[in-house]
Amino acid sequence: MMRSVPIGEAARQSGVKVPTIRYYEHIGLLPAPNRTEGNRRHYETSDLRRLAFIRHSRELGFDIEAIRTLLTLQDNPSQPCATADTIAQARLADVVQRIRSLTALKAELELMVEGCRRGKVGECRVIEVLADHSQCEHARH
Amino acid sequence: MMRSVPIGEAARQSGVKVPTIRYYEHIGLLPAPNRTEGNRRHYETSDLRRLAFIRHSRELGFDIEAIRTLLTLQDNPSQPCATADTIAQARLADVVQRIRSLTALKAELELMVEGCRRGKVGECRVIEVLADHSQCEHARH
DNA sequence: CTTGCTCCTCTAGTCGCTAGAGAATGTAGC
DNA sequence: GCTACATTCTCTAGCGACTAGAGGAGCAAG
Repeated sequence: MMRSVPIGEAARQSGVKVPTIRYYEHIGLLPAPNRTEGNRRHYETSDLRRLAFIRHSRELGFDIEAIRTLLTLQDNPSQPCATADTIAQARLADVVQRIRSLTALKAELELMVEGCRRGKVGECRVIEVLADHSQCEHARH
Repeated sequence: MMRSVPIGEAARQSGVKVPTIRYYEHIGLLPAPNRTEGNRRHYETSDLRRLAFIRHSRELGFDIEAIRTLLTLQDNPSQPCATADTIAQARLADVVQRIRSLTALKAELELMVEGCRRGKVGECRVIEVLADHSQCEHARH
């Protein structure tokens, strides 16, 4: 079995693009891997796991600083996990809030689009509503 | 009645911050207003209306290029409004998609947070799930 | 006349990448 | 070996939509 892989293969396996991997190294999120004689990075299984962790975290919308903290926690398994829990809860609260405001937005946009009679711009409800906020149903935004 | 207001007052009335107003002028979204003798911008009612239009559009998540197009349309009311309708519909589709993926995300995060027993990091479900994507319910993301 | 606010221009920073230049290294076929 | 091509390297600059800060000028009230 392969003991280590070059960056392109690491990208393929992790789903993180090559320049992004280098970027993560640059900002200190991923440790600098060993190099071959020809100065090329090669990644061990542990690096690939870390990369997968980062990718999954990014997919869940955690920002880099949060991921940095989560990775540090992962490296110290005997610590209490209150911090991890707090970070995840904050992210959850943010997602819930976003869903709320996007749902309000959706209602607004549906009204606009339904109201459009496909005529001239002068009578277009889309433009009209944009120009006059008070025509919105709920002024939640 | 006030014929024109300085930038701070325009910011107050429109809810757009002072540097952002200057930024909009810089990128050509807002026409450069007249200046006082002391070189200060002063805004007419029409400028304030345009600013309100921009702000509302941004709140609804339209990007600057879309707003540029919408503003041009507003300036030409006799044109057909198909373009405006298309832009709004694209935005709506985007919002719907975002709500979908955020809702999947929410489920994921709830599982993580609920699974956390507030113990040590080594047994924390938050960290565990982040490290192993296959533990996710639906691999929609 | 001084205090304190608003305003001016300009540059640089934010976040999380992404794109591109220009060079070196590695691999496969001949 | 030689050539062609892919992959990798470093470095810098750009994206969107602002935001922050420096350093200075204008202006209104006490």
